[in-house]
Amino acid sequence: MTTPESSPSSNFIRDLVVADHAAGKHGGRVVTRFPPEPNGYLHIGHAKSIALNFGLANEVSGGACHLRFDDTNPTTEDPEYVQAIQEDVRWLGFDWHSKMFYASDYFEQLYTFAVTLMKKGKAYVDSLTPDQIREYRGTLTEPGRDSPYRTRSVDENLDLFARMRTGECADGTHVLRAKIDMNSPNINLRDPILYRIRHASHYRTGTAWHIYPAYDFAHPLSDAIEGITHSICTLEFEDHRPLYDWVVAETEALHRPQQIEFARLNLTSTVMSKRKLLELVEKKLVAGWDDPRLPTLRGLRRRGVPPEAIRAFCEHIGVAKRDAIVEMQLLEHFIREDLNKRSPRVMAVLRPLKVVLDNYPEGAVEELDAVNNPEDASAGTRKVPFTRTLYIEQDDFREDPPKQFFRLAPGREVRLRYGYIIKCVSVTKDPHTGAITELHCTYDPETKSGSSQEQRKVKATIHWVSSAHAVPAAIRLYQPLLLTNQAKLAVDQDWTQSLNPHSLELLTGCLVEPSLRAASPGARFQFERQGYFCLDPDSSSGTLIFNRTVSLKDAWAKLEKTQQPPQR
RNA sequence: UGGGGGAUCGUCUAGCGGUAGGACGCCGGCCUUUGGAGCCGGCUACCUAGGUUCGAUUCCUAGUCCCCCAGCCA
Repeated sequence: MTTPESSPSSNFIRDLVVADHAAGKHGGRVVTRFPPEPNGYLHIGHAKSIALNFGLANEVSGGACHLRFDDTNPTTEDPEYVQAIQEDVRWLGFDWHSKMFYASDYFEQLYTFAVTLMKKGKAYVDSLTPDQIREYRGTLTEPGRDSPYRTRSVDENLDLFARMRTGECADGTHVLRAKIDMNSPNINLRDPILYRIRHASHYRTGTAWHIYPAYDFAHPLSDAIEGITHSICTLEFEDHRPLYDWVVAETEALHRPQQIEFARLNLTSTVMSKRKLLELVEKKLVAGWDDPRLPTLRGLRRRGVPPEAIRAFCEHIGVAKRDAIVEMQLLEHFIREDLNKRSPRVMAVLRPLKVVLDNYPEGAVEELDAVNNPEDASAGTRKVPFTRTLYIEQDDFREDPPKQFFRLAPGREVRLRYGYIIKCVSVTKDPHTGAITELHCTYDPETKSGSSQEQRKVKATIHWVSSAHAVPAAIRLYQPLLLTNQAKLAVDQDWTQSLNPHSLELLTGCLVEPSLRAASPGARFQFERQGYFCLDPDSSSGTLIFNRTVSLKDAWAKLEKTQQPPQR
């Protein structure tokens, strides 16, 4: 059963796949694939592709989506990434079942296909230098020229190619090229390189090979070997499609997959390219691949973003061919929406201000009932200790309150969440700096939460922790990684100059309610009135460290920004 | 000035000749023991110019603008 919310939204690829399936094309099979190269970590842009490919396979009966490592370049790939990619795909919530493959497993078959091409006179060994090849290729507006080696005999090609394989030729001395058309207006068709010599150890095949297939050769054939029906990739491969089709046709591969292109995901105020992400990690501009500021799946996970939120986001942004930059706020919306429904609420004070309740009995401890999740009655309640000395948020007190400020101020009343209404009677300041050091308040015993006594209303309810019971914590607040958008980065000489110097703010001396002492790393909470936070694995039994996943929407902050100049 | 693609609210996205819809965002209001959530209302878009048609975002023509391609990366 599908509801309007859960039914996938229409997009041109889904429509096409569904139509093919209904028409019985490819024998009614739908086989997609997610083909990462194991040379980097997955990010939310990959999530869009993963959700599309696995989603499609899950939607049609008998569909399948393969996870295939496109590992044809020994110099950049590493098993570390193979492991990480699998973990991330699983974490996102997708399953390739037993369909995990490596392009490197096809090296032998690919070699045979190359031989087929040579025998048909459709490929030749070129011995031009890399510089010459570039020169012979022509430019966007000028046609290329045939290489003098283009007319080598089949036997010579076969012999040379075999010798390339055995390792007797140095890197760069020869390549295998498709024989297509050096005059083609599509540069990809000007005798594209199919194989290059690389005397490098491959993480899976070791030194068995000295030649490695290029993407344009390996990819279509890997798809064909696996019986992929719909080979979905991004827009920049659009003008490789004629070559994709040529390779599949000329090698006479059994299956003819269809390549379909869509626009990759871009997000405001972050970077998505592998190169830039790698640069951030290598230059230690961030703490690692799982730095919560990064749009990597590991970064998002560590930040506390649930995979469900990422999937909902991917479904919502749709799939189209126009270039797009999605606002980060949209991602944040789906994170809040998900977390609102299921995060337990707790109280935590980020910037503590001491409050003494002058008329509250010294030494007394009340266990107040607090609701765990107003969105989910089954989440139950918990006890929170209440005492004479508390801490509240510095932001929740203003000595000289601006208009619309409903919180505590001298002479004003406010409710303590799950507790009593209190009134500020005096302010203690540091005699030298003038900084507010503590507040003295009185509480109204008639106003205890849930009591049947007088139910007075006050304008605001604020969170608090008991001084004697609070647990110290450190909290990391995150801001956008970038001050500018990706679109503008290309022209910047050094894009790292656009990094936000305040993307990470570490708060120490925070105080959280005692129930949090039992939390395990990865656990997500809503700190009431502040945002969603996730216990970081860096936490030890002595120190709790939380990452702010996303703040709550803050109507007051918005109001204050537009109405009043900041007071502090 | 070669080839391949793309242009719909501020941002994503639907539409397939018949009142341009949704989401985010934004602006009001209601509600609220989270200034959260929720609820109600509002805002803003078919790149331009012609043509075909009773009727064009949709079809045609001519422009304009944006993206991608000259790795032995993928």
